[in-house]
Amino acid sequence: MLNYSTSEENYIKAIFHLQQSDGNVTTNELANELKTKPASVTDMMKKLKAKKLLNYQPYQGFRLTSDGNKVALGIIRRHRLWEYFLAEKLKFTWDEVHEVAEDLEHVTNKKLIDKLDEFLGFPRVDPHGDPIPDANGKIEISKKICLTELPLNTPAIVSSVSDQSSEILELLEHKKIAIGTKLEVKKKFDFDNSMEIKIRQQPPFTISKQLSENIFVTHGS
Amino acid sequence: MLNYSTSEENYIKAIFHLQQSDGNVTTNELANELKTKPASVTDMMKKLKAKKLLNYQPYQGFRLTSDGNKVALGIIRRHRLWEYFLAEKLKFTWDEVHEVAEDLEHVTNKKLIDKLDEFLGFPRVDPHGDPIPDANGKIEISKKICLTELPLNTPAIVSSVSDQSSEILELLEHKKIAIGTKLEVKKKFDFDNSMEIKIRQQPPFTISKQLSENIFVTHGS
DNA sequence: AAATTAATTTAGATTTGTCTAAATTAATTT
DNA sequence: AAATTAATTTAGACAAATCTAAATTAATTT
Repeated sequence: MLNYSTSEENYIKAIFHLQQSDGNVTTNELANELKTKPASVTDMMKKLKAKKLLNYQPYQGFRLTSDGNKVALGIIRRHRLWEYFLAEKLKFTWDEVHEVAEDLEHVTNKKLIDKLDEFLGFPRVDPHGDPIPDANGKIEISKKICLTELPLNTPAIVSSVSDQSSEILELLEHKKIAIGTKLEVKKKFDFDNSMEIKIRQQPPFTISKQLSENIFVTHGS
Repeated sequence: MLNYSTSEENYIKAIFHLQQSDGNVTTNELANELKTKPASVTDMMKKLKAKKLLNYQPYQGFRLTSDGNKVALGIIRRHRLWEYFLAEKLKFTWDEVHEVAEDLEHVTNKKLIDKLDEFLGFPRVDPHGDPIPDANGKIEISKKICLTELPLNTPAIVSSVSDQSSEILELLEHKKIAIGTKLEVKKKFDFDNSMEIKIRQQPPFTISKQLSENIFVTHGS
């Protein structure tokens, strides 16, 4: 497999993530995501198209080709394995790992990553609950939904949290909500969109709209 | 502490290493070491001088300033800690670690490196026997000498091996010579500069000039 | 010391990734 | 449908890191 520059990798990864929700990705969207300018995005899109990683027609937005997807999954594998390493072995807190992994992910040595995977015991999800692609780029897709969309009284398991700041971490720790926590939504209040949730062996408590919007769950056993 | 580009770091590190033996480093020497062209070296020397990392007068060669030395020791610390990690935790063989560490060393996040150091148990030497600078840049200097310079019948400990190829590794494994091995030189043969060495509880055996030139030892207890 | 050779530097070009400002295309309003 | 606005692309410039070829300086020979 070929090698790509750090810059190319960052674009590929960003397109991959934006594709998940959007389908087709646009120039401005990507420029905004990468904190760069639309003109720079267009330049890079031409380059990635020439490398057959991208389907792109001027003014039409873009999607990764299946080759592009493979490359993206490789980058995401590296990122998430390093995140797991940082949290599990180096005792970084959950909200610190992303930034460091952003740099480590660009070290592209297959043997390094495969041995790291083995050393870590082939983890399935990173510290945010996101699945880690395996050496072949296979990734488990668990239909993840936002806590706001979870029906009442339906057991679910917290699988990820989107806004990765230390402020949200502090709140989650205080509320004893972590990746893997089993919970149910008991009530929803239309007035402020807060909701009451229940974790087994604890009294129910209320969380704000802002918090519930950032918690994602999978249907739990 | 400021950040330097990968390219700048590679120059700084190379100058540091060449300084150890040479004192003053020259343009051609450095170009040769980095597999680049003398003109590129001159360009970079101006840049590093402007950043006060280098004492440099045109045509006069160059040395790192004390600031330059500090930067170099930081890079070497990162390199050697990753080498230790790769060998000890990921089970890379001794001759594979250098290349991978060349990439990892450029991830400059102090917290990452200090936590890695702690995770590894604050190792003192890397898998080649070279000392690892501590978080303050302090490095243990053990007067290391080449096996060819070791007096006869003087106990010594193998501390490093310079030519890091898999060929030499194979030979050393076969001869049961490793970092930390205690040995004495029993005889030197002027004809081919081979020497007979003795490791405790083994019969003495002969090693070639080429091999002895690549083994370095410290005076052992 | 003049001539030759070696080492080093300068000048100018190239590539990658970025930018600003202008031009173009698409979408939306009236 | 023409005009306006928004999104996107093009054109041209810039900085970093490199290169080749030419010019300069230092070292060595004769």
